Amino acid sequence: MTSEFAVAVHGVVYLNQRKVTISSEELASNVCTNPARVRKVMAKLKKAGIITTKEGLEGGYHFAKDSSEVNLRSICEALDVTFVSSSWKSGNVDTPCMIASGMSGVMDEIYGDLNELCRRRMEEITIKDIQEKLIRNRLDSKA
Amino acid sequence: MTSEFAVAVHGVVYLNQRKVTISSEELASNVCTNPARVRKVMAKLKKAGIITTKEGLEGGYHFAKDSSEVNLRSICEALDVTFVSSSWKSGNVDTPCMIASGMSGVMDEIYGDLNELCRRRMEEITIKDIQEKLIRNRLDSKA
DNA sequence: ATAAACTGAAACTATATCAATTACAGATCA
DNA sequence: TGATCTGTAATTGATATAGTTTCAGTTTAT
Repeated sequence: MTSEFAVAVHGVVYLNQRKVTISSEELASNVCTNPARVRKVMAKLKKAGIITTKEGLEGGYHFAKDSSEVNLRSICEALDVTFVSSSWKSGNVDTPCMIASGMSGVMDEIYGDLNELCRRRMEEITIKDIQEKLIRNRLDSKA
Repeated sequence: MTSEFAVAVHGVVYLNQRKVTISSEELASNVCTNPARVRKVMAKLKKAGIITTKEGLEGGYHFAKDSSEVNLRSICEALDVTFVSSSWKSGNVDTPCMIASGMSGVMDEIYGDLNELCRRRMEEITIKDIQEKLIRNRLDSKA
């Protein structure tokens, strides 16, 4: 899958910690990617109302919501994330053979079902959960 | 994700319908890929005991189990399928920043969790279910 | 006013992943 | 004993994804 989801979650967690307006350059530096990609991803989060943006001097990105009320499903829907998919299709729809002509459709149904399953799981994880997990992991690594 | 899973499921469904020994060439023709790839995938299913193979003249692949007792989880485990993953990692583990150094680990945990979720779902689908779904889809498309 | 610092968006390039191809050793059986 | 398979590996080619560059539009400080 594409890693836009990771960029978005990382970005929001960072914004939530800093609480001020952050430029795409600073975000890109923390995420370890380039500003253009950060802007592309964050623009989608803005359209979904998850963050706010400000153009011009001193502009950037800002997260003003309660971190316990924003879950990862809202983020993956804002980005239209596909967790499970396969561009390659087995068989050939234009043959009389039921299996050769139908298998790709059946597999697509399965992938679609798995995607919805993943999205429902993402609904159970909030930005706050991530933040707490980061803290826990850091403590564990010190032990 | 890789499409080996689709090749494997398609192959087993086809073997289950034909009931006789089928060569990699015939399987490849139905799946619409090349014999070498079919052999690579089917060899793993053989190691897992899902199908049997026969080398030499008149050799090939054979599925002798009850289709209602082989589920897709056993196939994805035989192939070590990873449904959800991302090779790209955000941040950098070698920085003091808790977020930049910890986010990739947290995302990997999430992906791992989603993978296990998908595998459990695959446990609920058998080869027989796929066969029945193919029949149902064909009827629907005629209506 | 206007110059500086930012986002938004698109085009283009580089790279990594995955499937196709080719080749050949080893097994099996007529 | 030679024809026909599988098993496996190396190489090539196609495609998907991240990086780079560029520029128009917005906002604000001075």
